[in-house]
Amino acid sequence: MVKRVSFGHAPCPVARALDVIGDWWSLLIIRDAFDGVRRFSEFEASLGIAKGILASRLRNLTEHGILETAPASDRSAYREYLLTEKGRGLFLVIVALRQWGEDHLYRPGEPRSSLINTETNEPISRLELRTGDGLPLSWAGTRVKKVDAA
Amino acid sequence: MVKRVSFGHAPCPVARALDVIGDWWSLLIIRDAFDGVRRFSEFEASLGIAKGILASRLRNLTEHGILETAPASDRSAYREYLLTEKGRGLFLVIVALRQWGEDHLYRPGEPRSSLINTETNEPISRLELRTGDGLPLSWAGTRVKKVDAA
DNA sequence: ACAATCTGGTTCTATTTTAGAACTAGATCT
DNA sequence: AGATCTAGTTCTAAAATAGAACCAGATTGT
Repeated sequence: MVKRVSFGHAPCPVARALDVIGDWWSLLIIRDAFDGVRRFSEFEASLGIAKGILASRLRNLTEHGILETAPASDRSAYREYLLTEKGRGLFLVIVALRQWGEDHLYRPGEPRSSLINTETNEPISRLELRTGDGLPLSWAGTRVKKVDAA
Repeated sequence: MVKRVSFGHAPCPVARALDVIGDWWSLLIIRDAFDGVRRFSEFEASLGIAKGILASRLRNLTEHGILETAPASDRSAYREYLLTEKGRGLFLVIVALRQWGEDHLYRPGEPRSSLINTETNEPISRLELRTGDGLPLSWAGTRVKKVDAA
């Protein structure tokens, strides 16, 4: 056995996505980044992650163009990690995970964080998949078409 | 160091979700299940996963109520693994990952599978987050409210 | 200006997880 | 009945993770 199995060239976009961000920590780092966390030590404190793991994950996410480094906004000599456009594209992945977690992973009354519309201060509405006509579409109304050229 | 860090009691639903399905294989198993894969040997062949890992993942997903076993539909003595309602709730997580992968992980013209509306045979439309008024809502219009009771 | 502390790492070791091969009991096919 | 298939378990080697220790450069306090 060589290294971990790679899905980097799979024809399935889900597999490719998981090849990049499918480990235990990456999506939590990205969640924190959406939440305004920028500096190495902030990620470390927020996540309780070992420094070595954090360094390797930040490196990987940066290499994949999900994070980029920039001079720190407080004009110190340090750098900070920011989401790129590609990284911000993961917002709905985080939202979908959040809504599923809220639905299935809490006992009634257990405290939890929630995602709020800044304008209204109301919890955001549910993600939904819709047809071209705006009708709700569940997994049962879909299928995977094996492979085709883009 | 003891075991892998656990987020099973985190106040953040994203962390709890990743504690259950945040490894390299679980979401691929679930993707296959959405795609109609049911039997141990089918998952094994489809994923190229080691038997031991597959067995432990199926056990974990079953313990968490995402999969359940049922007598095989072909009336053999074997069992099959089916998504529960909780498991089907992960559909939008898969869709979000798929759309992000399609957007950012392929070079032009590279072959890929795609998700089709069974009725129309057209690719499904994009997931979007909307306000109560039906207006598009991006991550910039949201914030995480720390903790509250449900 | 100098010492103390903070930041963002790297390195080291122990433990855990993963990959893959070999093996197995029971079910099914011929 | 014998061969093969199914759904695993067990074994070993390699890789990843956790945590502690260490370190150079930046910053802060005096």
